[in-house]
Amino acid sequence: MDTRAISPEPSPWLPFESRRRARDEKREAVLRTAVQLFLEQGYHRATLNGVAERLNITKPALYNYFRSKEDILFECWSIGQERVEDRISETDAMPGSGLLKLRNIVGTYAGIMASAFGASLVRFNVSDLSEPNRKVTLAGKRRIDRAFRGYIRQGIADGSIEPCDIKLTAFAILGALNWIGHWYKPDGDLTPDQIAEDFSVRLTAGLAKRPQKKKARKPA
Amino acid sequence: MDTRAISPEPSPWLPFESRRRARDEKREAVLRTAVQLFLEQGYHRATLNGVAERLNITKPALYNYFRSKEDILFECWSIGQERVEDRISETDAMPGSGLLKLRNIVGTYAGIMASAFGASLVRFNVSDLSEPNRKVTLAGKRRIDRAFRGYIRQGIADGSIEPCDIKLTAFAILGALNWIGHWYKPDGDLTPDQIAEDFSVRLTAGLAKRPQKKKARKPA
Amino acid sequence: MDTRAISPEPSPWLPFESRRRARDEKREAVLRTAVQLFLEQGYHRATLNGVAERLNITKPALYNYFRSKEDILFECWSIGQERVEDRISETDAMPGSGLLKLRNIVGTYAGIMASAFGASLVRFNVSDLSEPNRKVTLAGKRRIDRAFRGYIRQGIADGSIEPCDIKLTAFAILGALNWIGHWYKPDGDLTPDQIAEDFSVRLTAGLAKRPQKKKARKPA
Amino acid sequence: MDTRAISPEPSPWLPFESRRRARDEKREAVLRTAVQLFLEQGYHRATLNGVAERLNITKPALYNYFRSKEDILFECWSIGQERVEDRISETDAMPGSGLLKLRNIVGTYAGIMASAFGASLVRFNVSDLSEPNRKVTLAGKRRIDRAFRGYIRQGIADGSIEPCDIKLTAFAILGALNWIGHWYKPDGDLTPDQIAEDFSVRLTAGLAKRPQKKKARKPA
DNA sequence: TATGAATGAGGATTCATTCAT
DNA sequence: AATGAATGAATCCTCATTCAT
Repeated sequence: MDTRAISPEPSPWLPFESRRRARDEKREAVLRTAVQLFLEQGYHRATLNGVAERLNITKPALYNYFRSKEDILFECWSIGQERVEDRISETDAMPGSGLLKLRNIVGTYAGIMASAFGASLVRFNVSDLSEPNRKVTLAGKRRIDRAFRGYIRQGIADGSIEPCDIKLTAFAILGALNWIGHWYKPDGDLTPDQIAEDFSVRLTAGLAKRPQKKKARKPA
Repeated sequence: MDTRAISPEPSPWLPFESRRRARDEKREAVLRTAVQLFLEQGYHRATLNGVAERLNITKPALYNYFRSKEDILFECWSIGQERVEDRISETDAMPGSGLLKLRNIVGTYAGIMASAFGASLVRFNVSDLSEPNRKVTLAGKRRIDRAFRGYIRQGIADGSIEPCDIKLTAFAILGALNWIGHWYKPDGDLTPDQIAEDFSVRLTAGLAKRPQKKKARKPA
Repeated sequence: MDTRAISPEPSPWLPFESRRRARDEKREAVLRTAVQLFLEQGYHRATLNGVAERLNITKPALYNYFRSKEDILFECWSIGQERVEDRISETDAMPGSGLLKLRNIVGTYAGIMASAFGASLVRFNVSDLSEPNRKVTLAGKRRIDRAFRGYIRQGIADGSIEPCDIKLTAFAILGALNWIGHWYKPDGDLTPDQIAEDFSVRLTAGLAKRPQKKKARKPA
Repeated sequence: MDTRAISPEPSPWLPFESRRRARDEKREAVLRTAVQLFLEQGYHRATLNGVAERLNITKPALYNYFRSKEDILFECWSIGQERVEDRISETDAMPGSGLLKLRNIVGTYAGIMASAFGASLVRFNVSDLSEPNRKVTLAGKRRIDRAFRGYIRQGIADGSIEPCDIKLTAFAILGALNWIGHWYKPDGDLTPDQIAEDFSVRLTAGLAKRPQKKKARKPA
């Protein structure tokens, strides 16, 4: 996802203007601006000064909302992660076959990946986080992996998915999805919805169990 | 690709040893060590001191072989890129259907992605490169995209591949492949060859043109 | 004087409580808390936020009572200094020999040194004060020196003290006394009174003129 | 010890001059300059830039010799501490009565206190050190206390010192000595030797056991 | 070719202080 | 009288890079 061309986030600190929005709103604005800049320039090249400038405030003001630059980074990741986990929870709670659930999560995940916070999940470097945060991050990644594998496993069990190597299948699907975070451009000719719709079919089509009648066609 | 557990690169500057290897060999050793460290810690957290230490030399010595840290980064990327382009050239020269060529490139690309220099292609941040190098890099990425799309297009033309959205198909395949650079661990239970073999089938299976019985729609 | 174990100063801003005490009382509370913190952590490590927190108020509220952090520092010192000067005045006004006066001031000074404001006199760094305040401080220190020397001189004159090097004698006594400010712990096994009583004898014993019988040996 | 008037330390980095002295010599020069500045301005007000400037080098150059500002502070303290402990070791090894040993250590300690590194022991703030260093420092202080008390105890045991409160006696003596670190001025009219000689007598005179003629009560 | 030493540039962070509310 | 928010100034520290040897 190349965000360079994006129109700048509106700042709640618009100069010479009402500066009275709620604290949480400002916090969020910081995050939106920061994630943008981190994606554009990379975490290390992006400076807090840069973030502050885009917000029409000064660098130390950021410290009213975050304890450190890393804190901001981690929050960006967290937001993306939370969005994904919410969808996983929803999907878990869904009725239906494993294949159906997989299709569902693929579509929603694709949509998330086309957002800045979603891209955080794959564009930021885990080794830029402190040990405790890194642990949380890795645990989150594992949970996502596990969820995808779970749907596939369920699908195989319930007969909706052709038996296959679960691990590699999950890797292939997640790879295709995560890659969105690298190539998606908000100003491109594909909308997140289009991508979501397409991928939810494309990435699961090969997995569906084919009718056991006479002949079976090539699976994936 | 987590490279932390990898056995350290042997150093041509091993202390108390003959130090008279060819210049190019040393240059390569620097690159091998650097790419390793960059992957482990990220480009910015990795320091030239760290690279030098692993090589039993001192930081300024590196400047005998490279003009700057970025130069090293770019070279790492270049090696990966070259490997891919070599395979693309071979594939281009191959006889056979588009599907066959796609299968071929997928397999070899997967193998490359499971190497440190291959992972460079997707783990390093383009915005850490200077303008000229960035241009080269982006051009390289485009060539890879184009190659993949080309094989798909050829496959559709020659009837080996079911008609589909070329761009999204290529993105999905490349995503699955590039993701290898993030999850592959040299000490894991999958060898690069196994991955290559599996993916060359897995990622292309859904594309093959199905027998013309009546009508089929399933792409991907 | 380690003050870490001291029970926290009661705050006139106790939350959910009457907040209507007199201004001076609050001012004093700030000083008591500040001096405590300054002694615990050192003037520079202690922050106004820290002071405010212990008082259940916010940092800017402190500025209702003091113009600056240095102002607070200077006031702490001033209180200690005033206490000493009061005792000096009393002692000056006392009837009796130089030795007697010296004993008196040593005892009271020891008691003061075992208090937080007394310790301020020797634990804070003069160079943390602005020029005008520094001058006042140094003048104060000189007045104390002069007072001690005066008593010794008077004692020598009135025959209560054996002739000796006045300056070094004063330094030795003041050193022993000031050191109290560094080692005294409110929760230790020595009360300020015990220290005062002991030191008033200990530090002056060697000075007393010995009976002129035949020969006298050098005292201290 | 006010060092403001002191002639500046000669710098091994004299500009436009031979810059080829041994590493250790430079390290020492940094320490000499730093301790000077720390004493003049206080640890926090003194900046590494200030230290570097006096040495005709730049700030980062200091990091060739020390890991951090605190590291420098701790080294300064260590040098002073080592000097004292060396003298304590010598004194321990000395033959003679407890009183004699006490006199000896008082004299040498006084001399050390009149040096910059000696003054470090009492002018720097323990709470400016990191936890590990602070522990070392406090342990050092305790060893000094213990040594002084040991000599007094020995003196009482061997009859050279009149029985007395060992702890308070030691505090009084150490206080007088440590205070030197605050008032001594290299350009004053007292040399370290004079102070040492005077204090070695002055601070121990009152302790000597008086001839058992009839009965004596005099404490210290 | 290699190194020890030094530097310049830059960034995160802290904190006293101010100001509008 | 009190506060939340913001700021400006300052400092430590890191590191790629250079240079004399």
